[in-house]
Amino acid sequence: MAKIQTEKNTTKKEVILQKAAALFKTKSYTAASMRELADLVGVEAPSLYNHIGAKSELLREICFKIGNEFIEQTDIIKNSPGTVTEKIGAIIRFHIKKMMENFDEVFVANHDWKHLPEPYLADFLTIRRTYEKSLVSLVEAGIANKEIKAINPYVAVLTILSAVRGLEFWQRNKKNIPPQVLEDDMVLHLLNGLVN
Amino acid sequence: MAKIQTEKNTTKKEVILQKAAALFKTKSYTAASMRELADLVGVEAPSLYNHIGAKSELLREICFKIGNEFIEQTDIIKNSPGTVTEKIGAIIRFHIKKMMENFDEVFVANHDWKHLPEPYLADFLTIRRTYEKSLVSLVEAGIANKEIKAINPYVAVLTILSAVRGLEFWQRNKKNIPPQVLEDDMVLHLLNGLVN
DNA sequence: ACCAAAAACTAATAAGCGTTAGTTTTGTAA
DNA sequence: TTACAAAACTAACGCTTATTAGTTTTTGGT
Repeated sequence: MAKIQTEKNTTKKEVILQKAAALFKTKSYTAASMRELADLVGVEAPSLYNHIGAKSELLREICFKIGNEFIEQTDIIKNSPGTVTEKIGAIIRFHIKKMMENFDEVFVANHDWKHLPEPYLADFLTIRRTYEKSLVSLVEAGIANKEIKAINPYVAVLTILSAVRGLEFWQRNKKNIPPQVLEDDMVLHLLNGLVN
Repeated sequence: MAKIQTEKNTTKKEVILQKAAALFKTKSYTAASMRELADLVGVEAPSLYNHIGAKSELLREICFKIGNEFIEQTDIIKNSPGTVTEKIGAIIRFHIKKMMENFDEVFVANHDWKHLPEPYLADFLTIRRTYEKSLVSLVEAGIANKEIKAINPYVAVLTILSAVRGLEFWQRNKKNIPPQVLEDDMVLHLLNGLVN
């Protein structure tokens, strides 16, 4: 049982995946080459194929890992006790934390899913639509509740998801603002609005 | 004076630019080939070079055209009379309208600016930072005013810009919801919040 | 120390890329 | 109709791409 482990109990494939996410983030999937990835890993390009099947496999694993993590955690939050407003706040906070902790992978999943080969592209889009619908139904419950303003629930979900996604552009400024301020202020803005 | 005009007083270069924006939007700049673009234009690939200098020139013209339009219109709004809240609302509405009317170009400018060659990349980032700062100063004025909640102004601007940008994902559903509802609901959400 | 498996290497392939060169066709103005 | 320029064409260049084949080195268990 050859345990091909590198530092810290991570397999070589996990190292490749992590470096790939970082590379795809900075150069984009299509513009990143397997030779560049090999350089980052510290190996010649063909050697990568002892651990992976294809370049697109890297993209696929990144996208579906992140997609599934979002679905799982959101289901947990939806099925916990609390008001709709509290749940939406918790989901926003989870998005923000995930984006901070798994920045490279979330970035790549957001940007490069378009380059997934079929049938994975179709699967990914199905997952995403399911996720959106799940959030829409939560907002609808809040509207029925009178907890939430009677705006179009799709618009509300789109606004929330897009706003948290925008943290992609944040990373570079992250020294200036403590993460907790960022999280609290964005939740306040999205739930209670900008104006006094 | 050979007037190389195609239908509707548009030059061939403008046709190429428009088709390029549509192609870059669907395939992304790096993954789109000049041969594909030529197919869309109805010509062989080398013929494109009678009208343009390079593939990257197409990206450059798309990005800077859109960037400058946003700066100009936002300056007009900032220098018009009205409360800060009204101005922010007007800017949000302008973003939404621009996104609907020039969808392909706005999409490409948002997604593919990263592939601009230097020194244009640096110029583009400067323009964008200037634009963000201009919006931040508007929000700061509103906070000083007591018109606006005392949240971090960078977070507020990021939230707004990201939310309107999210309309990229909207286009496919646009039959379901009238544009005016979308615009009104998003402005309401971003200004007055989701909860009652 | 030995053996087998894992993983590295070098070399090469076919395909696609943006772009250039050189030539022919097209369109316009005198 | 002739002349000239604009814009199309074909052919090809040099380069990069992901990936495969074949071989050598490294590794880990006995």
